Amino acid sequence: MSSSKVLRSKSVVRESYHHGDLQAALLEAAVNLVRANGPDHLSLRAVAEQVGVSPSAVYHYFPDKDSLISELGDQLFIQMAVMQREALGNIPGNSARAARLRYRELGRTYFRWANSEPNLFRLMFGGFCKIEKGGTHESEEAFLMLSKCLDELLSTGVITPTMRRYGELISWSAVQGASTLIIEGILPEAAFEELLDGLELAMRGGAK
Amino acid sequence: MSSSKVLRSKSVVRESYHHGDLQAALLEAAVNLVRANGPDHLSLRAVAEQVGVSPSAVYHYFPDKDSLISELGDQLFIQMAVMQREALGNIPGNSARAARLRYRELGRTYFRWANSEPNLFRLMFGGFCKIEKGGTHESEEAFLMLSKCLDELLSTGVITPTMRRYGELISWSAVQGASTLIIEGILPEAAFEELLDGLELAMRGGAK
DNA sequence: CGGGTATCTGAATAGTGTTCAGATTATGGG
DNA sequence: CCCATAATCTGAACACTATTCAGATACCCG
Repeated sequence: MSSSKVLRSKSVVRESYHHGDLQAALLEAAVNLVRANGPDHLSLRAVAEQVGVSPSAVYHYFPDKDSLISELGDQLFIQMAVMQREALGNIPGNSARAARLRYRELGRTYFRWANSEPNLFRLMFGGFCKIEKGGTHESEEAFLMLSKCLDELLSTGVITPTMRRYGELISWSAVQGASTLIIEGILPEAAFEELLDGLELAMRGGAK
Repeated sequence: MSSSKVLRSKSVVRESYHHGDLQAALLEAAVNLVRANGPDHLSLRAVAEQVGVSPSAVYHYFPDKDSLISELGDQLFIQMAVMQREALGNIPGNSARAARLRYRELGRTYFRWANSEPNLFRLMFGGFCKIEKGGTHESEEAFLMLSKCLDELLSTGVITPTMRRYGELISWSAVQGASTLIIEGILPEAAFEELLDGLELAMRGGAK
């Protein structure tokens, strides 16, 4: 559908065009408004106005408002994967200790994202972006990073082979769920580090 | 604030009143519309119309649309706790086996609710109902049922004392997260039973 | 340079949340 | 029993929303 999908900081290409790269500009305006007002309460007209364009111009790039939001969600998944990759890059080494640090940091990055931008997190997981059930999703990359991290935990003897089987499922679900429960105010913020402790113990499979 | 908070099937009291118990009627109409169209896309006017009342009548019971949605969310949490209690009632006994069945059924009921009514689930956990962070929440009752179930698992020797400490946090987070990831189409539906398997293994703390 | 086309605008339609003055109805006190 | 009072609901209005479409605009290529 669209050629350039990654959010750019400003509109760079073709300064004196009709508007420049409008698709990106619209998405950037939209992400700011969602960040401030929540995924519901997003107004197409406000998006258009902030870009300095007529409301109807939006319909040249998105069939309707929901599609804009959905596309925005896809970009947020990509952005999240980038953050995960950066977080992993800060923790080098092949030791068991390094693998454990990476595991925790993956979860922490996930939660930090949710907690610092709850409205964007809600956009991603609140049914706003329609995800086709068969195809491959943008979240695939984050999933693969987690898988690799779990492989390291297994090969360094931190986790048991049995628990390795359930590693992605339990880790991702728990981190996702805790993030939701915390940003919605049901669990306190301190619960997340506690969850990571428990999760590590559980995955090690030796807690008496 | 409101005296009668529980959803009743139809308007029962005072048939020939102004309208009968309108607050309840509005909430019931709203829950049906949210179920069908999602928490975003809920129209106040549609709610009023389905009840057969003027749009402005709503403002005698709720200060604005968001408050109606928030109140609806509270009721859904209560309704969910009722389902959990019913599920537990179907599994009597003090054996370790019974406790394990109850544990699984608590999770299953949670997920079944999410999966059968994704839009209501999104309403509950999508930032629509404002939850005051200090006070006690409607989810407290479900939390206590889980705690009691974990106590039973501990006393019957199914789980370790160490993992008991993290029981509520890990279980609730994992079930919540898996429910979200599945209904949003990121994980397949079959993943939930697998999660329960892994969760039980992890909580037992003996998986090599 | 001029025709064609992608891009954007203006106006219009139908629907939204919200407010408020007033009409309607039930209820409690004489 | 009836009337004043208060609770309840309506109608119309306002500002705002998504969406459509005929037309104006500005770019690009031959």
